Amino acid sequence: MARGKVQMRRIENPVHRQVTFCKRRMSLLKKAKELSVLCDAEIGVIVFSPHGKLYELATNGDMLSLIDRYRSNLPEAPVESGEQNMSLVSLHRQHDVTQQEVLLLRQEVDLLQNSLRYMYGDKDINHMNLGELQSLESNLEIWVHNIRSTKMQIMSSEIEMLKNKIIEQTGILDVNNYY
Amino acid sequence: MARGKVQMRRIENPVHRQVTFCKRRMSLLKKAKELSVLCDAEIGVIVFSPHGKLYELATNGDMLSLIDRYRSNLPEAPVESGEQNMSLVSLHRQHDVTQQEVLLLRQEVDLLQNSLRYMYGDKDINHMNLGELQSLESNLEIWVHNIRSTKMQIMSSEIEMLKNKIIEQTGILDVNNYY
DNA sequence: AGCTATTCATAACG
DNA sequence: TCGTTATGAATAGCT
Repeated sequence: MARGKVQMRRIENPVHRQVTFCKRRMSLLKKAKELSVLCDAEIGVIVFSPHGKLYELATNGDMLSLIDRYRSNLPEAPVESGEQNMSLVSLHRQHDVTQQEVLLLRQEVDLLQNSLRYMYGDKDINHMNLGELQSLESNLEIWVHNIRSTKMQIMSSEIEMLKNKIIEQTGILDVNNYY
Repeated sequence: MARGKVQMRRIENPVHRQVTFCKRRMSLLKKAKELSVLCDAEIGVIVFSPHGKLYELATNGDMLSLIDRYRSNLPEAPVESGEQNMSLVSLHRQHDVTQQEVLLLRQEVDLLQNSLRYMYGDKDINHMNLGELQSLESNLEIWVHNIRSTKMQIMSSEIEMLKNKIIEQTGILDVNNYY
């Protein structure tokens, strides 16, 4: 293409072929990444070199789930507003274990994951700029903080309950010196 | 790229995004085809549009066999411990249809549902137990970690860009001693 | 869908 | 492998 158009056929010179493979492979993966970011598409690229070495790119970092989606060619799980429509699956609990059921469960997991992500701006991390990432990080840290508080509450009340149990069973009032 | 560089972020205007998606998608598939011909490589590309429409290219015309080859080239299938090892962020899924898998998926669905409820402000501690909260906390921390990595990447490339700009404008090659 | 002005990719070479 | 450069390709913004 540069310094003379290239014929669209296998490059015979092995050195040239290797160099071109390296350069074009990088560009292909870059282009794929760009397309996914710019247009909000989900993309997977698999490249096997002539010698069998594997190179790959998956938008969400998970080629296997992309392959799953490809195999079943499922439409994108729509992100429901947070209504109580979060249970496609619970009605199927008594059924046998089938491929169908696994598919349904995976759909449900996807739906829920998307819902969670949606709450923080409907974007994949890779689509976000520095400010958005900073904001998301802050929100998540607040969330983690709240979770830790809740854990503390649970543990505190559990300790309280245990103390009361000991008091009931032993009559010892000063539980703290019981040990 | 033409008539002004484009920012590497989601194109907000839906019309522009659709047009760009169409153009770049064609180019990507073309480039993939070229790479496979020129360098004798085996290539598969899967593209899902934001609306879930599938576009694909497989060098040998058979994406499924390429996928098989991909699977067999993977390192050992990651074996999840039977614990609540459920990532909100990027999880590897087991692919065998087993009772075990269904159980894991159901656990994950439960966890995600509870997480959603938690996020919507339902802080009733009774509906999430300690283990679930612990798992949620771990997942959030992984998420935060990923966000920090992405931030670092962005900042690194920004620094690189700025250095290049200085080189352009000053001709000083050793930017690190520029200050 | 077509048309340019630009930016990008890259084949050949060092 | 790595950098440079002359040229061909891709493409963003318009119409």
